[in-house]
Amino acid sequence: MPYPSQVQRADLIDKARELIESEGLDRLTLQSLAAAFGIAAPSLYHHFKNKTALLAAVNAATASALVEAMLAAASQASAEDQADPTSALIHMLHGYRMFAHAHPVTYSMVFANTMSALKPDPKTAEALVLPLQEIMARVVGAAKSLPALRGGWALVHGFVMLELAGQFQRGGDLDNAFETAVRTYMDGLRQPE
Amino acid sequence: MPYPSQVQRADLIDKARELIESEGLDRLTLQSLAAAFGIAAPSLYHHFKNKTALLAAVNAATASALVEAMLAAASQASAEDQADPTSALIHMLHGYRMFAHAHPVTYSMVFANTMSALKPDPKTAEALVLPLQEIMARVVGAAKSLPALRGGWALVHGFVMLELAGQFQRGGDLDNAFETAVRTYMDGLRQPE
DNA sequence: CCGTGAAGGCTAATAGCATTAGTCTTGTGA
DNA sequence: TCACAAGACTAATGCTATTAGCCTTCACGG
Repeated sequence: MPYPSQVQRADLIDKARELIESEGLDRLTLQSLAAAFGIAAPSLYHHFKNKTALLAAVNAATASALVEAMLAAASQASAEDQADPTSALIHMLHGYRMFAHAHPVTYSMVFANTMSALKPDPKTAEALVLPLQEIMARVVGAAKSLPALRGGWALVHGFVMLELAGQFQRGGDLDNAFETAVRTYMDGLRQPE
Repeated sequence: MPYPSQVQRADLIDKARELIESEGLDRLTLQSLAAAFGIAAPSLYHHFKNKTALLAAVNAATASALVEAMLAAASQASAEDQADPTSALIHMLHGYRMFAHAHPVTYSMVFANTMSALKPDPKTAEALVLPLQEIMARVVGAAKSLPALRGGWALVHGFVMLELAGQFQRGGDLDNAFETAVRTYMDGLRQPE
């Protein structure tokens, strides 16, 4: 039946994301992915250099989807909130957290790599932070925006990771705790000191 | 030569931690661990139910070491700083971050697991947070200490993870950024609102 | 003393996985 | 029309975790 391609690279990535999310990363084998398209595992090597490259592509796709989710969340805020940078930022951060909740496994994958080759390339990484930094600049001014952004991003990412890792075991309203933590940090930013 | 044990469970865990940190998690095979003790891979099954159980033990050991590192950092502060809860807390958080820098791979392992069986048991998890919560209670009062702690922990954990994942690529003084972020959050806590 | 059994080692075997090599088929463009 | 590149397949390799079954040593009750 070949050569007419039975499979598109983008579809492979999408299906891989789906399988990772539903079955777990360790259950994604080249076998299982190929089987989902009715082809044999080695055929995947025509589309990806190796499994690592596939996973890197998955991470890049996840990062893009995360950006979209953030922007969508921001644009759904009331006009009033969009005008106020602090409110706009908080809307984006809520969107960020909701994305992580909706895609916990693939979200973790993007950031969980100590060193390895799975990191999204710098361009994707920058696209991820840019919307946040723009708004942060409107909150604290461009000069302080980089460190302020890093702290805020760290807070949100850390909160989400600890949630996903099941470290917040003592219950309580996590939605509220998140809101409070973010606002606390923003309050600190507003301090002169 | 058997039965006198050639190997102690605790030594296996220590060596595994060492190998994971120096070679990477994916390079730790039961082969390689067993070889380091001059025994065969299947013999490890007398000491651990399976590889997952070994890794869970590694995670528990890492969590304990992290607590020790935090407490050591706190006790090395000046008497003055120990008396001031905010300063004491900041010392502990610096100790936390230094530990993560010194043991990046194993540190990530403890928290990077979305769901899997690698989580340290609840007792270990609680021991990890207890010292932080005690001090946090002295900063903001017992009532608010849980959410305040969660935010602070999230900030520190997130910062460290983003550092380790190489997401803070635009350089700058990260030590300083960390200090600033933590202080900003603490400032926010001090606000009445 | 002896013998028995558990602890802890070993080798051999299995099944799953990523990856490579080599073959075959089908459109496309010269 | 016909070569050739793309893309599929099967077969084979090597590394893994894990299981099964065997063998040796010592602690301990009789």
